[in-house]
Amino acid sequence: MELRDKILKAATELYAETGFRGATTRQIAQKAGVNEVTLFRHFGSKTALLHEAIRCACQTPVSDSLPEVPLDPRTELLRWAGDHWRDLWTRRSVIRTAMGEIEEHPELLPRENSPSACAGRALRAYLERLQSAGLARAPFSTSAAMMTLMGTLFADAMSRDIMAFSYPLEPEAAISEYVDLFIRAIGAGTDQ
Amino acid sequence: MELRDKILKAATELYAETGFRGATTRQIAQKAGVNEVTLFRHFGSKTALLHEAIRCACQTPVSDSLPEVPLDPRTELLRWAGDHWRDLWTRRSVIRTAMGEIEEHPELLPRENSPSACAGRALRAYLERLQSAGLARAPFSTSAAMMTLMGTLFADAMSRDIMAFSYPLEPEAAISEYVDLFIRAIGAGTDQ
DNA sequence: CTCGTATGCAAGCACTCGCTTGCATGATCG
DNA sequence: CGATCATGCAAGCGAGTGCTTGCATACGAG
Repeated sequence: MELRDKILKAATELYAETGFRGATTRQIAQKAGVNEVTLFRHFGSKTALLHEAIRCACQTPVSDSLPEVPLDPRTELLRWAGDHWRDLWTRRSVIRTAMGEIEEHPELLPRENSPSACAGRALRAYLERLQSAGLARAPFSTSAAMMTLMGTLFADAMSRDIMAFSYPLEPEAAISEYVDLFIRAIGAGTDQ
Repeated sequence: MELRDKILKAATELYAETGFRGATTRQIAQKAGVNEVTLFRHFGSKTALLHEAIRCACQTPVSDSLPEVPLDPRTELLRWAGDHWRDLWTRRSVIRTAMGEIEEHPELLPRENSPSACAGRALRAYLERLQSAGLARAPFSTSAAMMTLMGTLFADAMSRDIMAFSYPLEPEAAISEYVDLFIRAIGAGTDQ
């Protein structure tokens, strides 16, 4: 069904812009180039439509760019960080809206299989591999280290456009710096 | 005026829970124990009332816990990180709501004198002092390093309650780990 | 006491919201 | 062809929204 997808796309975009209350059925219909009645015939209610739309928007192919056998931590982490940041950045609008309304709509709470949770587990497993291989020599909790890198990328992607004055570095340069700092933090540098 | 403050408090709480659209004048009035008409007589319109409420909610006494002359980076940073995290944590609800609605209400954009921006500048200046004093020996951009620590604390405070399964460590322990990692990242450890 | 001011109360207005109903139209398929 | 189905269109309903008006009441200052 092409029409169904057009509706879901319009609903997701409008939700990202204006939130649950702000996304009215009339606007969704107009944005999708569809009559308002069609929404209800397809999805039953506005709530059901938006839940379906957000559910689809959260299904993303998880890029699995961390190697099973670590060789060059800096290169591997830099690539992964770039992928993860770009994913957060392109979806920043929906993420921010959903986070802002979570207390009102706890049914949208990110589950253990959400993209972020999966990425976190992948990174943490990679860090454990680094430790086992002796490539990360500092004493650190893999859980805390994971939150450090992911939190940095998350905050950057969420705030960069709304607090531009705080971000003198371009995304690519900033991510590279983040990774350098992280590499030193976990003792994976070449000079230690 | 005690009544005016009661209204502002109720408005802020309701805004944090339900957003701009969700915070209706009738509910604000009821929560404040005040007649609805009184809101309009005091503030003119719902928009003006909420702007005033959010403006007040963003005025916080900036805890200035970073010393002018750094002595013990770990202790000083740990104390500052704890203060900053607690501030974010107690206000996480309003912050999340405001971030989710920023595209719709750009007039609420955090300015250069927002608490976070001020905290960021303070931290960055402290990092420069560390460098000058030779207490942070790694080569790093103070701007990126600042974003790293602040981003980590920000992400933790914003996500801890809604993705609890990702946070095995208690706040205090987690912050301590963050600071340890940060200390190594900037080369301020005692073992380097 | 008297008067101005602040607040409460009840009613209502114009509008938007989610959603429904009834009917016309066009495409698809046996 | 005829029948079924998906969609569009117009109208509307009940509920909620921001906001206004008119009037009653209390209270403090002169």
